[in-house]
Amino acid sequence: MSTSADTSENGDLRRRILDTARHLLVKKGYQNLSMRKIADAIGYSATSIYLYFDSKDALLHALIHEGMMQLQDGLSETAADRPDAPVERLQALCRTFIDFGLENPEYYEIMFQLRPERMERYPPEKYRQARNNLDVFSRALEEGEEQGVFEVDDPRVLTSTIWASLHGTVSLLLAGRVDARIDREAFIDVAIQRTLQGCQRTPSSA
Amino acid sequence: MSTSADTSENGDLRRRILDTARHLLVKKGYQNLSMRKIADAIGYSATSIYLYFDSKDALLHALIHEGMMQLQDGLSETAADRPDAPVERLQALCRTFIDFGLENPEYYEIMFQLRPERMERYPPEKYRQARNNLDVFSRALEEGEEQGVFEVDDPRVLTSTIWASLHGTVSLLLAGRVDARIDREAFIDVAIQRTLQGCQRTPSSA
Amino acid sequence: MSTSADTSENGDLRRRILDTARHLLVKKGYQNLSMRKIADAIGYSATSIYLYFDSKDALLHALIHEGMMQLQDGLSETAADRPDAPVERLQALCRTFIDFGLENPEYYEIMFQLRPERMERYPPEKYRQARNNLDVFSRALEEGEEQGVFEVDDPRVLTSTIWASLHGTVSLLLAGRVDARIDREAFIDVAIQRTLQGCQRTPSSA
Amino acid sequence: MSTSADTSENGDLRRRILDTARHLLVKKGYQNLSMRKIADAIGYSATSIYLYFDSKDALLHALIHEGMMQLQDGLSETAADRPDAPVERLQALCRTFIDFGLENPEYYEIMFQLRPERMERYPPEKYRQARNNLDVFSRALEEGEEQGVFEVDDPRVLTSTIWASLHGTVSLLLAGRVDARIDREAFIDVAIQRTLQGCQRTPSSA
DNA sequence: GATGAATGAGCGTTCATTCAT
DNA sequence: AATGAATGAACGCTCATTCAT
Repeated sequence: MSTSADTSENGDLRRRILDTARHLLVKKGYQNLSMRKIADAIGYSATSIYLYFDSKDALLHALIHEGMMQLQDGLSETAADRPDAPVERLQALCRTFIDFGLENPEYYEIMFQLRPERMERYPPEKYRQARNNLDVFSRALEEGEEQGVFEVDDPRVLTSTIWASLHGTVSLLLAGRVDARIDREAFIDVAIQRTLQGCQRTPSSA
Repeated sequence: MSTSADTSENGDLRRRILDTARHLLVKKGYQNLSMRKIADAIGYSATSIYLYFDSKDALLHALIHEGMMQLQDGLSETAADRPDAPVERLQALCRTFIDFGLENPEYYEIMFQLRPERMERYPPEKYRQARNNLDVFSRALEEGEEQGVFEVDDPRVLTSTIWASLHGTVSLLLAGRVDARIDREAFIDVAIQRTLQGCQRTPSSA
Repeated sequence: MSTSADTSENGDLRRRILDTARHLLVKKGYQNLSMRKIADAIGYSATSIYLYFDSKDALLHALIHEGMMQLQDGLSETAADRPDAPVERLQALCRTFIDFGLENPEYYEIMFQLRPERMERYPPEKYRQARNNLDVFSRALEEGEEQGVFEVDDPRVLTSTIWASLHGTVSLLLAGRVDARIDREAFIDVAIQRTLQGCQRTPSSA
Repeated sequence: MSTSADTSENGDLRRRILDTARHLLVKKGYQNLSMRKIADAIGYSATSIYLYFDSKDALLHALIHEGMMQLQDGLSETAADRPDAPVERLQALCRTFIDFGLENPEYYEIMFQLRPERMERYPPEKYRQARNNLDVFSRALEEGEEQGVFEVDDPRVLTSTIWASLHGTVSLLLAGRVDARIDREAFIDVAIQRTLQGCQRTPSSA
């Protein structure tokens, strides 16, 4: 009796839970994200969520995982499109990262803004995997150094400071803390430009 | 009945509430800051807090205000100590900002990491005042430009991107997201150095 | 404006909570004793209970303590009334113990029938105090031995077995497990008589 | 499709449910016995249990019944081994009863410690059957009386008081209420000895 | 014969807040 | 100026049970 349209209905609720959790998270904040509220929003009982997730933590972990995957996909694609131009590639990666944050504030918050004490025990192995998101930046830097355009002292440290700048940019924008008189695009452009500038081989070091 | 010793008693409890709230906030975290706990810690009833603050939100706003003031004091002092050296001053300001964040993590959170739509009604006028913290950075940049050491296109934008870098640095460190193998001090030093580097007049632009 | 009748109103609710908890406990059992049910029964909110007791455990502990005190009082009085007649005294103590159990099934259950795993952390010091209830039995036995009417090998063990018999008698009666055709009073009498018989100096040991 | 090996499959799952429930009961306690946990442990869905038992109560009743049978078997065997020695037999029966309780504590609880008004609807007919466990004690007493070693006034009452002593002994031990300084075995031995002593024909009554 | 999906009721507990005094 | 008493709402989570398939 079932039509082909029914096929995906099995995991459907799981999807809706994840999506709703994401939306509530960004709209109301971590503190106001409760199992009941998620359930109410999708018109199910709170109990039903436990059919798909062992606990609230497990649900959030799944959310983080999804976000990490999505970001990784975006960065990989960005990198793959510019195989031989590390500078351009690095710039594009910065843009992709910032865009991801601005377009997916829900994901961004649980991925990067929750303090570990708040949400416990996200498996360290997954955090490590998450950190792999940075590797694509590191590779661009190293290739750029080989080509003589970047000056990379300690790639790990440098990559992390780049990440910090991008993260700060996204965070301030998401928090609505940037002076309203500043043009958003200009702000992002300058931020990226300054980020790259900090990596480039300085004339004196040539 | 009141003697001169009583003079300060009027606002005394208010002071103690704020101090205790701050301590609890920093020591136990935002999640564990409750009216009851504050009251218990000072040996008053929870009800008493409402004599001095309309609500928990109001108390938090006062706390944010205090934090802003404290940060402003720190930054002002840092600036005052280096009246004629804008580069050195900017560097010191960055250091002061980062140190403030690292030493007052929960303070930092309510000041910079709470999203306005969640922490409602923090008076916009206070937000504006908060942004004044940035002015001291702007002044250093402008003086540096006058001295020919900085290249400042749009001071407002530039200041904001500096702030973004510092904020990203503090945030990642507080969130424990920086690779454990990276030396914390080295990370901060590189972050600051790169932040400054992005402001300096490049030879080509001379 | 308040009359003298109001004086005791302060601890009144606490009393009502304890009483209600006791009644619900015996009527519905430990598993069905919830803070909400207690609150509902007295027409207060569940939260109010926490004004008088730190936790469910604390409430139960208070109940146990009360029961222990009450039993101790009864036993002490029973003993004091028969200073020079250890046999008669022991018999009366048995009767008092059984009567206490039958008349206060609520107390009896939490005092003697809850397994420690179920209700955690009743302070060992209090359990020890509870065990003092047995001392009054031991003293009767020892005095009886001095008078040559009891034969007491190890007073501690003997006291405990007496206790076991009494406890078994009370438990079966409370659980309604004794054959309905058996006369309740006769049963108790035989139980006590047999309990005493087991302590008496046997002719062969004379 | 079914082979001869399938023959026992009909009641097979019912058996496994009962066995698993028993194991969980003994290992994890009555409080932790849930339909879900039983189902998980046997790898079936919780729903499946309802194919074999109307409710959790019904399952418990079946469990009680099994326990009764098991105890009855033990007692019968104990009795059968000592056909001509009522005293020794009675002693062995006491031992068997106590051992059963200590070795199957949670079994013991549902069999003897649940109050009927809480565990509703356990068929009275089964309770009666349960009481048959006592008959084997009664028979020993009666045979002992015929042989002149026991003095039995009312066998029903006497048997019940014996039972009370045994039940008290088991209950206190299971509840962990016996003074830790008392040797467990010694305690049991004395308890049994005193139990027997209360039945023996006293010289004065000869 | 067996299940997956779903739920309402309930648990102990914490919270910010109100109100009469 | 300060409090004790009280509460409704909410939290994450577990439970026995139902029902359509």
